[in-house]
Amino acid sequence: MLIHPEHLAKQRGAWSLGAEVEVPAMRACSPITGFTLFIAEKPKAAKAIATALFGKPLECRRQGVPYWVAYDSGRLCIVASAAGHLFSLASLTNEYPIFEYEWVVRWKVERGSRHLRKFYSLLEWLSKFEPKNVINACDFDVEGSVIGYNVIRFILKRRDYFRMKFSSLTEDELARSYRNLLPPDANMVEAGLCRHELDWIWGINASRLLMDVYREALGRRRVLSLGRVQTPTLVEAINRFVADVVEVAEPKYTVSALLKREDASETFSGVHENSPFEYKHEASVAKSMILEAGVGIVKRVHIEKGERPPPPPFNLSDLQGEAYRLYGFSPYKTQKLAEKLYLEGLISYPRTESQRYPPDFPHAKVLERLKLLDYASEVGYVFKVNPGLKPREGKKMDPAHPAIYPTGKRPGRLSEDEKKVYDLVVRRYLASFMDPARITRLKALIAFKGQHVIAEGLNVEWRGWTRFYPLDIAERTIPLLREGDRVSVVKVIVREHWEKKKSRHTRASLLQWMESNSIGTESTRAPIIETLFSRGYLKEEKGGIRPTKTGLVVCDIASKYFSALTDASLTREFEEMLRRVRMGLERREDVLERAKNTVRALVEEAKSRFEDIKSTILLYEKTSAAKRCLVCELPATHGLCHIHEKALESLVESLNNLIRRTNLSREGLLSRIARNRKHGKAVREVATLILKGLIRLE
DNA sequence: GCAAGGTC
Repeated sequence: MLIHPEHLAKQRGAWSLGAEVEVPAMRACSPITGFTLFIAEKPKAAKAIATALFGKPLECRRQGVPYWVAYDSGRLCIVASAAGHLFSLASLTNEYPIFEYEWVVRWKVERGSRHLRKFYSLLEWLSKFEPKNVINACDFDVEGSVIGYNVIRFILKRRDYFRMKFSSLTEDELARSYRNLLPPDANMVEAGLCRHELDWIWGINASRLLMDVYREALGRRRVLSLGRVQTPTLVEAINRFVADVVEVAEPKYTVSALLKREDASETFSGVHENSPFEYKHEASVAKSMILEAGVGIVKRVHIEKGERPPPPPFNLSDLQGEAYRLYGFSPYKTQKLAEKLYLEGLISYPRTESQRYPPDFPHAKVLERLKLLDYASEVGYVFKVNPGLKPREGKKMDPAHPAIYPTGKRPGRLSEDEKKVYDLVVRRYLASFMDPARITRLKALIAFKGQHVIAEGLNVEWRGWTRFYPLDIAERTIPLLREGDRVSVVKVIVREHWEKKKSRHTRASLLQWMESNSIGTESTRAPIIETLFSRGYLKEEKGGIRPTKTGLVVCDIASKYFSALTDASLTREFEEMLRRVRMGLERREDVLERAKNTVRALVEEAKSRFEDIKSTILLYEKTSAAKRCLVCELPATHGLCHIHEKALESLVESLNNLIRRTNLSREGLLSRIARNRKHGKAVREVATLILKGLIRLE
């Protein structure tokens, strides 16, 4: 149902202090009875809304917080904003299981949220003037609905309001949304409230239980936590760690030949077509056959042209990935830097998933501004190769915000790190308009009697966008070969390399994992990864992320008592329940009742086995020397902890096969494994133990 | 103090 309230003009009215209402200039920023109040999610959105609807609204400030005032057909309209959630859930007592909570004012209870106070008091002040109409103009999603709803019920103390529905902050979209105001989005609000409560019920109860049992076990307090997003992420980091350290790498043998055309002196290299070989002796046979032939004939030459298209513009996780690749910045650090640049007005809203822009986006304006900064040649190139200014776009969309772009505002003094992120955003934006890089692959098949060697070259014919964006395409030059050319062998070598499939996570890859499993949001993924570090569950070292003893035992307890938290399925369950609430197919109370019963039962079960859990913790955190793994600090059952046990298993499993493939003796192979960093760390350690005679292979 | 979700 669409509503056309009579007070809301069908046409956009321009800002005026016009004849209809007399307002002394000095009081222009004060509300008057009967005004309409818009609640936006954040100041930037408030400004966009006010400008789109009213042309040139008056910008006012109270304690530094901006709001916008305008007249629409003689009616006073004020657009103010929250700054995200101004309220959060809190409990009254410290016990558990606990299912009593209430919404509280965040700045009063949460440290680090003092800045919300002035937003709160602006809204409180505006409410005193008793707005006639209130419009929830927060982002149109479940969180936005809750943000606006809480302001309206707790600060404005009313129930009736209109809802603006828009999917981007463009003028058209906003104007349309204003003309078609909706009634209160009750189901969206219910779904949003439900999401908050579900996360709270699961997270708070599981965390309190964990802290309680830890305190009982170790006699001291320690902050610990479990949650729908953080715990599956912890489990993933641990699984990848274990898979990495217990993996035995496999040997591969590449036969490569240094060659030259008989009529030329420059050399080039090729590899045997069956490379990599799995068995060393096969590789050796191939090597000697090539040497024996001495001269080969070029049988086939294949030239292939290809393109590397420019990348789509950044969403937050792509930016986090690239800043990690290029500068080693953690996703959290990149996010903080990007937020700073956003607040300085240099780049657009960074917490977006989108890799696209709305069709009417004013790219020309942005590019003209960038031209005046340090990007004149890049912008010139864009206009030359893409005069229509159509960027390459990705598939991902975000209902609330477009892909990240530079605003074109001239940066003031930036730190080195800020500069790096800013420049990366600008280059990525520009690259998305540029032409593809063009490459040519030349592939020649050279027959040395029955043995085929393949020589491959890659030429970059046209660098296109890679001229301006930091990406190197590795070139390989080989001479131009023709069919029938005679090629002689200079040298043939067999190169042994060990390959492993698994690797540990980095912060960046963990974030990618969260994204591809749809857990957490653009805004929360990086901070939640940091939580796992600050709780002392994870550590980052050279080879990647590793769990601590605490991380391992927390994971162990969670999987026994809160198994729903250890896989990513709870998120999907939540989503389905919230979808049903949003559609009005199910009531929030019923969903919550079920969740409470589930969590209550889990907590009671864990409480009844309190002593077991305590001893698990003690086993990990205070492992007696007698029970310690022969290699590490972890508790062991038969001399080895579960990780080194696994490493031993995978070593035993592959040993005979490796002996056949390498032609080494068992001792020879074990000592190679013990020294070769290509193998999982635990595998190397176990190999060392075997060599020292501390473990016997039956 | 504990979740996950918004944002200055």
